[in-house]
Amino acid sequence: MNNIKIVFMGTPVFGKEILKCLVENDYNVVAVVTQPDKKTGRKQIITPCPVKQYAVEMGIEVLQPKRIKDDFQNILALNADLIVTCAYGQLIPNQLLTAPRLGCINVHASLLPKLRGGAPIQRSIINGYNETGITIMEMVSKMDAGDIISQKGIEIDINDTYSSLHDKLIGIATTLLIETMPAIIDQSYIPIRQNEKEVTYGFNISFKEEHIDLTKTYMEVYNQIRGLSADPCCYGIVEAKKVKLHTVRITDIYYEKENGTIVFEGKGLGIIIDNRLLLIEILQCEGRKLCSAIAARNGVARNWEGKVMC
RNA sequence: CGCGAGGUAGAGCAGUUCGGUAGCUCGUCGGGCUCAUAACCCGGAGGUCGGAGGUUCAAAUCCCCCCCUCGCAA
Repeated sequence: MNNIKIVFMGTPVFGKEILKCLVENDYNVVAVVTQPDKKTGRKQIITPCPVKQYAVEMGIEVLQPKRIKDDFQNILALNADLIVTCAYGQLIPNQLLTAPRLGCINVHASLLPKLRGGAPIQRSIINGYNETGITIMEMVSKMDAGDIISQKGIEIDINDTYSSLHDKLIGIATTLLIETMPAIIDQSYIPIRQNEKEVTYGFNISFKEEHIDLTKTYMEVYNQIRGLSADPCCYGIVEAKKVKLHTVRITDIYYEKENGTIVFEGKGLGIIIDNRLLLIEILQCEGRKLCSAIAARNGVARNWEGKVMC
């Protein structure tokens, strides 16, 4: 095992995969810093995040400061040589950033300086990009603004969803991290400054953005839906009930109908945007399970023809 | 005890208000029509109505307890 002491900071599945990658490649992760356990689910069951679950499984020490801004002394005390972060969820104070001998690096899921912020994967699809990627960078006190250490791009397929792209990017990120780690350890990489003129942001998705926006163009709506699938999912309202659009497909079929009109197409369902048919494949109605459009047609959606989603 | 919806055939649902033969669409199987079909026609199979208890001559339906699923909120 490598002797440098690494502290990993992260929270969701993406972070967990990065942590796992370090551990499985024999890096010495001495502790993990993650968000406090939160009440989640219907019964408010307190659930540890994926990073913590994995760390516990591996027997790695876990620290969960509520506000790292005020509560970082015990992290400092670990005397790490390197801090690796990925989707941690809190801004890290300067005292921590400057402490490790080899610095603090971050794994970010975009081609910086594009899409700084908390939801770069979703935003890359919602914005209609045809490529994105992974950036490994030095951390500074400003969010995602540090110098670039390494970067690797990937094409976004027209059928990619948030989920599929997320999984692909994990593969890219772990590969890139392992390639880059040696240069970080012997400090042999050449940092590249981000071009401030090209900075864009990919902030977290707000609740409002999960509602289908029928004022947008056909492709923009399609990008909104796939950029939010499979979680949290884009939704529309039909008969005063929330309907999540889980999987949809673009077509070249045209109808002259009001935006949001639901049509029966084949054995399934479609929705008209800009007079063009967007085929619905998988959806979920409020209080019900995920089901195919064909199944919904037989039951809950049997009277939906001509109804307008809003 | 955060709020709400739901559990009925392989799938999606109706029926529950007001108790009285278990229904619909799809799928499946068999047959027919057709050059052909994912289309159409005819026929069949497939359910201890989430579980336990109670009321009743009679419970999917009413009463009580439990289990599970999902939406919201965090």
